[in-house]
Amino acid sequence: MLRLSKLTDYATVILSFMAKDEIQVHAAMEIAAVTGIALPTVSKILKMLVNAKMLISTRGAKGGYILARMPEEISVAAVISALEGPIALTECSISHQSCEQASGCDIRGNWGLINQTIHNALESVTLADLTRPAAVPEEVMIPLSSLYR
Amino acid sequence: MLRLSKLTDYATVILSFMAKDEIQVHAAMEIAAVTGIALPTVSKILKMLVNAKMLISTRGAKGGYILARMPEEISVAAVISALEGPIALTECSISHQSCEQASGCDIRGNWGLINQTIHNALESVTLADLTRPAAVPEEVMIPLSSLYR
DNA sequence: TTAAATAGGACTAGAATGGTCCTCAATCGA
DNA sequence: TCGATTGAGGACCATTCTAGTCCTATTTAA
Ligand code: FES
Ligand code: FES
Repeated sequence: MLRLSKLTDYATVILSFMAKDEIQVHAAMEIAAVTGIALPTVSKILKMLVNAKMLISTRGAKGGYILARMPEEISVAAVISALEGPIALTECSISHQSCEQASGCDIRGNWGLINQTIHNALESVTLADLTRPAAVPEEVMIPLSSLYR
Repeated sequence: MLRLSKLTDYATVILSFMAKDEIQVHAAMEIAAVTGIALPTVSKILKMLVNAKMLISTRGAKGGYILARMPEEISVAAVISALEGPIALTECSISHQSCEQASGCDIRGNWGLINQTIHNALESVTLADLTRPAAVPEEVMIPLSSLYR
């Protein structure tokens, strides 16, 4: 199904909410209340996003989380890799080791291309694009390198 | 990691092999021998591909599998959906039901856009492209906004 | 008829995922 | 200072998904 994990989905919801007023610190509990996602889960996701340097956290009373960058500078690709690790469709496009199939298979190079293409697509969409409701005014260009036949 | 399943990976390997001489029937055992994938697994995959109308099978002695279409007409997207079901990154972009998050979430529309983009990318790569050893032709630009309709 | 093939499932072991919970550390404010 | 608040960092479990095997029935060529 080529799906991303539920946690990643949640992450985008959370980040979208935070992007609405980016200058304000939000506590995990507040976010849980607003989004309807269970607190422990929210907490887990927020921690991951902090580790990915995507959020900045403040401990203690009145603490919370705030976006580390502006919404325009946070790509969907970054969110995905924060939650799920590097974006790689196939095994052998991530490990540069020798592949088991290597002998009977010449497709590795082209898989890399597909990977790159999808990565580009995801890189070109930012949090700002996600929150902007139904109109994306600017033209975002996605280079579909080499894939035209 | 946004990965596709191992079976899908195998499927591309198998199909790539079959595309080399498309006019010939290949038995499951032969394919297993050539690709190094275990026979039962190969068999399972081939059955799935038949169900997806991607291969045509012949039973009985001297039977086997053959591509149902030309390699140029088999897209990677089709292979993926054959093995993993419809390509949809998020839950709510596949079920058009009301989403749990629906109240606090305006991003559905834009996820659909991302989905569409990735789908287009995968649709534009064919089996023929996969077997063609890694040439990098021209860059084709696709404006994201053109996907709004 | 017999051997060679696929069709269609059932089935299992193992891994990954989603989700919860607990303890520790930091910060604020009374 | 002390207590309340909030995040950090893991451990942990239940459930689902995946990969892989295997069995039986059906079809076809020789
Ligand atoms: S499957 Fe790894 S190189 Fe082809
Ligand atoms: S998560 Fe389903 S509509 Fe936003």
